[in-house]
Amino acid sequence: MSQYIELFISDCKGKGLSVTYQRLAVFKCLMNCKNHPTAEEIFSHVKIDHPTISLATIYKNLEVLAQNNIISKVTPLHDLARFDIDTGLHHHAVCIKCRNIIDIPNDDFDSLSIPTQISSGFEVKNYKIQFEGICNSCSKLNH
Amino acid sequence: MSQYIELFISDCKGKGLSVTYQRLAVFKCLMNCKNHPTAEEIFSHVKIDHPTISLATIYKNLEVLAQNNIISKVTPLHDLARFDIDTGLHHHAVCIKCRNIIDIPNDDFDSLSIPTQISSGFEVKNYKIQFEGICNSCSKLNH
DNA sequence: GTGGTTGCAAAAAGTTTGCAGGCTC
DNA sequence: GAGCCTGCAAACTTTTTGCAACCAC
Repeated sequence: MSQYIELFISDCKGKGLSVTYQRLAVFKCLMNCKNHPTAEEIFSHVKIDHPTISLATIYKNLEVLAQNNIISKVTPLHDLARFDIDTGLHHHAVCIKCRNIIDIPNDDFDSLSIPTQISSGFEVKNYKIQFEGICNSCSKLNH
Repeated sequence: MSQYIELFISDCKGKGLSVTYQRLAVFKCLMNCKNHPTAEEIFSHVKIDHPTISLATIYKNLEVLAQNNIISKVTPLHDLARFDIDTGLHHHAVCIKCRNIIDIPNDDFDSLSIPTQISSGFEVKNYKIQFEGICNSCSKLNH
């Protein structure tokens, strides 16, 4: 049994999560899938070995594991489509409390020299930095 | 009439898009909303002046305007929740053709010095760079 | 007048919830 | 055995689609 799985099991136990057959299967699938699969993709994979598993179980496990920081969501903050009148290069800061999105102009990050090729042949056309944190209003509310 | 609206109208005409009452209302709303609204939020705003407008029209317009690069989507590439076994600091490169997501380790970008405070008090907890472009396999397929 | 656009309704897609039964520790 | 977890079904949310009537050019 791989060290990752052992770590997963002790992580779960440490956080009071049962190590079920299904939860382990979800984790293993994520461990073997390099492509950051969707819930549906995980479901398809896991069903091969566990034909009776339910999609709802996949969702529940993904949610619980993400909340316990055992896995992460690629798009944690905006599942809802949001639109922007600015089509130029700029970045976004997302408040993890109120979920508002603030524009960040690119000027602040012109020191960032992005290579045109990264990671074995990926040709970069565009990039965006997404900052996460607490906005001004929310940090005032806190105290 | 503001210069932005004039520009919008000539943009539309240049791309063969009709300038309808509804399309203009969607654009104006996006122009006045700083918060990168959702379709539903735009719908609520626009309904005040155009009570008979339909939500489907909002969606159709947002789609058409985004495709013509007149507006942009804040999350253009992954509307579907996707999950990642790696909870540490790293970045993603998304292929705009096959929509696969490749991990980019942070080491490559340690030159990027992110201030802990940006834009009037926003406190940065975390950040991710999202690269968009063409992956190796897709660029091979092209020729 | 032609062709793109609208509004409605229905459908599709993705995700969440409630609950009875089952499993983990 | 207690409490969390599963599977099912139903509900809910967000987005898309088909189509007849309508509007922009």
